[in-house]
Amino acid sequence: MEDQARMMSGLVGLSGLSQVDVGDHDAGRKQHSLGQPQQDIGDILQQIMAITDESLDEAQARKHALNCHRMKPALFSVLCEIKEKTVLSIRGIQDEDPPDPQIMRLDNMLLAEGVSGPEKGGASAAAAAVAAAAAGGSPNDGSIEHSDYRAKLTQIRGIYHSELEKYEQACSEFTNHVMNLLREQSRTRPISPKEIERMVGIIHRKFSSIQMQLKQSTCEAVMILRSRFLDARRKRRNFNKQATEVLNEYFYSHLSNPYPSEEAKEELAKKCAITVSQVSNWFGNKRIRYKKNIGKFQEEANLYAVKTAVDAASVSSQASQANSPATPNSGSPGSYSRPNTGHAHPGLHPTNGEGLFLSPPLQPQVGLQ
DNA sequence: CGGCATGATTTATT
DNA sequence: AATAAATCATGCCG
Repeated sequence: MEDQARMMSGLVGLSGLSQVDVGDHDAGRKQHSLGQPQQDIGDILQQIMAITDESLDEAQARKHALNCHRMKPALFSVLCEIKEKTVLSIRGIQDEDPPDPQIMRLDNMLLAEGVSGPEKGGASAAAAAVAAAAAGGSPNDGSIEHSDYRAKLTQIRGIYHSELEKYEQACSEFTNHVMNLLREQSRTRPISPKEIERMVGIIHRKFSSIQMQLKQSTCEAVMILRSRFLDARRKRRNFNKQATEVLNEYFYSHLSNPYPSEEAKEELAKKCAITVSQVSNWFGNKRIRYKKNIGKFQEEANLYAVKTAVDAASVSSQASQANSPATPNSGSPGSYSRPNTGHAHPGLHPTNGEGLFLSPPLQPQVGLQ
């Protein structure tokens, strides 16, 4: 009977109600053990070590006996009463934020990188890469690296998913286990569904921190991969001569306001076979570098001024007015040579007004800065 | 290899 | 959101 009582007190202790002592004849022993807790722990350890299958069976039998004890319903209701009171104090501890912002962030990123989300890796990606390389007469050297990147991304994605699956399996297994335990124990002590729910919540929080680590390291891996394969700075290729010419032509012919509109950018992008943002980059770089050292660009400016002037001359041979091709360098060359000029927004952004770029190529303003 | 050119990115500004 | 300015990382040439 002493064993039963101890077991009972152990069960109760699990629920955090250890203050409810059960076995009366255990009291003396407890007093004693409180004085020497180490010995008590050693005692328990020894008992645990001594557990065998038989003793477990025996324990089951005793548990059953306990559950069938005639005083059990009474004890149970007492426990319920106590619980009613304590549960209120427990309640305040919980109530946390279900949507973890950190995990949301990582999720979004993984989704954006194509690691999570709809399955489109593997064969279709490889096929797409091959198709891109094969089709279209352009031997895009980037596609090889890109397919390499895709392959590695797929690899990461595979690892990520298998880990995630393992994690989910372990989580649900553990949750099930705990729930079974709680259900089992609920025969002996009162456990409200809410309490089980709370327990599951705690487990999930614990597991989600593991999940976050997984997602975190996956994100890191993807970022490293990105930086190695996709960071355009690492595989920068100069634009071809013709593209540079087109861009320079526009720049120097709009020197007074070298801020192409969105449509103009699109047109330039199309002409140069580059993207609109590359056009924006080019103009950003060009403006700042030109401004920084106008002298260095004199030759170039002169060249393109002449070039556009020649173009303008050949074009304006029918519709010309007083625009004399004899003075191509003095005016703002080709200011009207493009249809885009019509929607160039005057005074759009230049911080010092348009004056910054007003100077014709051959007459640099020295006091610009 | 050193050094400048150049496209892209990052940060600050408006 | 677009741009200026600073910075990065590579390309390219002597």
